[in-house]
Amino acid sequence: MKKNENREPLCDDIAGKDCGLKRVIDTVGGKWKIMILCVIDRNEIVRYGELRRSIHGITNTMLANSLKELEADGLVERKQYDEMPVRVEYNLTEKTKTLIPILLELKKWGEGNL
Amino acid sequence: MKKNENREPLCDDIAGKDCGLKRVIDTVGGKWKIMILCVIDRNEIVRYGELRRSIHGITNTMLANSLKELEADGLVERKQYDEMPVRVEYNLTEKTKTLIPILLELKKWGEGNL
DNA sequence: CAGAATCCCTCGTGATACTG
DNA sequence: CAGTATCACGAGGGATTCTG
Repeated sequence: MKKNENREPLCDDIAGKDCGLKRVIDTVGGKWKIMILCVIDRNEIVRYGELRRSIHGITNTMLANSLKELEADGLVERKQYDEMPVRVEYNLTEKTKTLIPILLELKKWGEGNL
Repeated sequence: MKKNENREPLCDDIAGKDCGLKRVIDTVGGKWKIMILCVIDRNEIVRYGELRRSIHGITNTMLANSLKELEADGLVERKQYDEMPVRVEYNLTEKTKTLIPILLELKKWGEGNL
């Protein structure tokens, strides 16, 4: 069993939760979050109803839950305008914009290798 | 609603299955696969029993299932030596080695932003 | 040693209806 | 318009036992 000690390890803690990689997979994993990020990324600012119509098959339950988690994790921002009727807009945070290029690499890799 | 048309889109198909990004998330997602890849990456060649002992909490069911899926997706290779007792070794495939640097970027991003 | 088989259960996901 | 509230289901995950 040869060791790879001169390389940076993929995961320091085999247990899981403290691994940055696992944290990313957990926060953007699930059935809809990537798609939600996709739609917001393309339009910069998107309203709730637009998201629901853009993502085929998603329900209110899942869209609302996913958005709340993405907001709690600091990946999207929610802005509410108390007009009548109410208007709510979502956009990516700055840190999410630095994540996008990495996701694009992953996407290319997936297209070439899966 | 402003368009981001001069940027490469994160996901071309909102529906999901054909998006390279979603394919990657699906194949390395789940509870254990990242950890399995981590252990193989660090040791280059790992036996089944070593994997089970290295990954705290994993059961035979999950380890065997995950390895089978990773092998079916072409991410790990299985080599069986018909000695007595049987010896089985796992290693990363070449294409997985090109995935590792991207995962390392993701890991760094997660450490800095989650 | 390296799994397979079986049974079991949690929880992510979903359908439907309702509200400020 | 932008969500909540319930209830329900099925798949992913897990404990235990068994085998070539």
